[in-house]
Amino acid sequence: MPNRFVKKLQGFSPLTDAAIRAVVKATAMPQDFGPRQHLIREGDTPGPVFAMLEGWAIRYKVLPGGSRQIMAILMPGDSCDLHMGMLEEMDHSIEAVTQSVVATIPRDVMDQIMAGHPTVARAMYVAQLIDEDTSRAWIVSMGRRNSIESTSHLLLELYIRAIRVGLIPSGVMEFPLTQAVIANALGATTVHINRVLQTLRHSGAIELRRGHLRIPDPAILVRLSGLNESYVQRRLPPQPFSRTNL
Amino acid sequence: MPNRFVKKLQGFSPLTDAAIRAVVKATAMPQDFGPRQHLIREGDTPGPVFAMLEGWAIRYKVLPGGSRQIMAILMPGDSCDLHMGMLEEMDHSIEAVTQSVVATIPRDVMDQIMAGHPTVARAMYVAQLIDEDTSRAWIVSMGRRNSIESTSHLLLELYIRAIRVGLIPSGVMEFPLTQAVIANALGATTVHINRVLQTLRHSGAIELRRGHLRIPDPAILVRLSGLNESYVQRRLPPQPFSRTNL
DNA sequence: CGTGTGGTTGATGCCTGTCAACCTCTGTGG
DNA sequence: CCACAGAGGTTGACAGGCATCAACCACACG
Repeated sequence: MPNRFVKKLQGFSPLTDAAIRAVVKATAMPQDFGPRQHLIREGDTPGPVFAMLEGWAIRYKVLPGGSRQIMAILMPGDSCDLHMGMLEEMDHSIEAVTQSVVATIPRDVMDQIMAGHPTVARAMYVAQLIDEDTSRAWIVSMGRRNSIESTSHLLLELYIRAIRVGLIPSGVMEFPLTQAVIANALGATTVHINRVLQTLRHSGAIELRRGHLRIPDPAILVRLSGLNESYVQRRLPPQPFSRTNL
Repeated sequence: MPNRFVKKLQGFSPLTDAAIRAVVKATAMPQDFGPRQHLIREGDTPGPVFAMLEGWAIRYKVLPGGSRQIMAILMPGDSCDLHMGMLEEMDHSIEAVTQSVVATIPRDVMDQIMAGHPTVARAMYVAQLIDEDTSRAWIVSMGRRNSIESTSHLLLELYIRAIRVGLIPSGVMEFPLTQAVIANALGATTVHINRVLQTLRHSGAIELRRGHLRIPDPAILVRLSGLNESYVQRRLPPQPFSRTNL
């Protein structure tokens, strides 16, 4: 019964049965989105909460010069809260990368759920804290890591997130991001990311082709990313990252 | 009675009287921190919520190579929630920039407040959403803006935030950040930021010296930052940004 | 079998980093 | 009251990572 979004919230903080029912009800009529289709775009009125039940999406901004920067990558279970805040219109867009199933929870509905179910409010808050952790990690990557390191770091991040939500049953990960998307996420050019990925391949850190990513030995990628060895383990549940299932 | 932190929360979402009392009580015994003093450092156990009642602080990470990246700049009223999340120890540090007054709210106390006072939970949630907005803006700056643009953007951000919390009575802003701090926030070097600031000065966009920043004509800085003109107005309350009081 | 999207390669140049001095304040102690 | 120390700021020479521009390749699909 509970969908990926509910499961993720439960992972952050226990939910009461009533809370689960409320969230399930609010996400009971999701929409399908095709690749490249916008969930919301710059200029639209913000407000709703999007919950990715299936598929990947990106949150991005196009600068006046035409260049594009991706600010977040959404995977199944992830949500993003487009609260009105101080802005009356969106200053960025969200678009599906793959075929996706997305629940749109209107602002007032979400407000009521969170007001009536403190356990949901708490879980959403924790989700938000973790999202900002990720954003901060990106800031570090873009500020102080070279392209080899930041690319390795991003691939590891996505790999870890995929494992956490149970998306890598076989050791090979579905990886729908094009090199252009990776480049737009890392603040680099497609050409340069292409060369970086080649060196990662040649060093045996990754096997990446046709929308599939395999990381034969995570230790290699960890070393290339410039992270201390313990980083990855600390962010992973004990079992699924053992060398054997990769 | 309410301190800067309470005022900021109230600005995000109305608080009940009982909620205000609870937050005031939890922040009633703040500590003083001197410049360069750590509120918490890498390796420490996370958990508490810090509320900046007075002064500035930075959230930063030191990479294996020794370089430093600042991920957030905290001003009076700001808070940061060092939830345990998935990490058992801090992977970054927070240190005071100026003489500061900081309330430390233990994890369990904050949990109880948020559980017992949904209005606080909501305000903290909104605060967190806005923090991530800021983080995302930094990502865009670091990814797709050159150093002139990103520096202009950062100065504008800080200027706007200062106005919003009433820190610029006279049109001249107290600006305690050294060029090294700005560089560490933008992912650049001190040398290069020095040159950028000089061009900003020569173009009449800023007057910056001895810990004070004046922006004679925000429009110039806005243009240099590459933002569309409306960006600044949309993020500001109507009155205090009129040309006359700058 | 053409068309398009995504991926690859090479040549060239610039933005920014690196290194290494040197300058300018401010506060302090003799 | 002056010398000194230290932090912050400034300048110049040089190098390198990555962007830019411009082709070209390879696979999937209708």
